[in-house]
Amino acid sequence: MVHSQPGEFQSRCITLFVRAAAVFSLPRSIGQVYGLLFATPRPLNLDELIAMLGSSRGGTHDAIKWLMHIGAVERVHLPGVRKEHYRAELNLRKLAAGYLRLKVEPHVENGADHIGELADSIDPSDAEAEFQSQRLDKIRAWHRVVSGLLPMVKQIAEDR
Amino acid sequence: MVHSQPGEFQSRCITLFVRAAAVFSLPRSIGQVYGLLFATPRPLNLDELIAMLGSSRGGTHDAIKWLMHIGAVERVHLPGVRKEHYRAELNLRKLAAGYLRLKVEPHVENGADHIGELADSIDPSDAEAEFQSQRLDKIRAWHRVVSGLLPMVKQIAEDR
DNA sequence: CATTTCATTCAATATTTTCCGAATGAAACG
DNA sequence: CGTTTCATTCGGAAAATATTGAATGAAATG
Repeated sequence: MVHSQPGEFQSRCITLFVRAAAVFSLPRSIGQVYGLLFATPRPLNLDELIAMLGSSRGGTHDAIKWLMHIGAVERVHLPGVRKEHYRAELNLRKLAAGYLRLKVEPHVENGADHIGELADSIDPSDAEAEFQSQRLDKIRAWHRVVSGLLPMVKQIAEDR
Repeated sequence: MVHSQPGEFQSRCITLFVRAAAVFSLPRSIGQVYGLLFATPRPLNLDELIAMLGSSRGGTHDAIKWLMHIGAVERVHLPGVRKEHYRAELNLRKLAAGYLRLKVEPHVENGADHIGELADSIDPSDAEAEFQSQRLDKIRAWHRVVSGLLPMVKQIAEDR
């Protein structure tokens, strides 16, 4: 094992990304894995991550899985080497896009349906029908804003 | 008690905002309270919220407290009435600004300090010093992007 | 100023989420 | 084709969060 304990720089990166993960209410293990991969010049395999982070196989694997799912970590096949290695994706646009695609876009898309159901639930003969229509319009406006915001957030982070 | 069970429209709004809260990893009770206030034409007091939501005093109070703290709910003093009443804030810009101010801005501001510490942790005589400097620059670039993004997100939702 | 009405707090409970590590099974190897 | 090496899964432990409801204390009331 070349490394089995993170250095000063690596430790600080891990702490920094654990904090960043917390901002998005993501588990510590995700911040740890990304932070260590970010702070290490070569790709690491699962056992190296476990050894350097001092955490479990299951949790570390789950973190890698989630990070790959949003596109924040990539598999690296080193020629002639059995173990899978992993490397941090550094393009902020990709990171943001992956996160948004997974965590918020589905809700925004389903939102359209839910707004439709809400519209159907208004009884025109009800005394509050007009109030409810106003609220419905408000939600529709919000939905439009958010829908327009998503691509802009992805755009702004381009090429960094 | 004028109402003691939410109507169809109210129930759907509650469900919708509970889902929206989940997107931000916020507790169900926060979505419930905001949803009900949003869907009701007049301000409600704590006991009405408890009765209509079927949830506890403590949890409902905490939800109101948090929502007021980010500016998503306002206190309403009705003349000649003892109980405090509450009304939903409908301006999306205010909602977004309140949330960001509370949940992300502090981290972005502290981030500057943490980046400084990270910079100090690089040992120039280390073989990896150059790699680490590159990573540090990457973090600095990200920090700038995020810092610039925050005011833009607030701006975009203006006047709705 | 005693009493009632309310908002707020808080310790206990319940629930959800995260983490762990042994077990499973797939893929490479000889 | 048996053996080894690895990634992945999964049930249960542990930790973190959310919820409850009774207790507290502040403010209004008469």
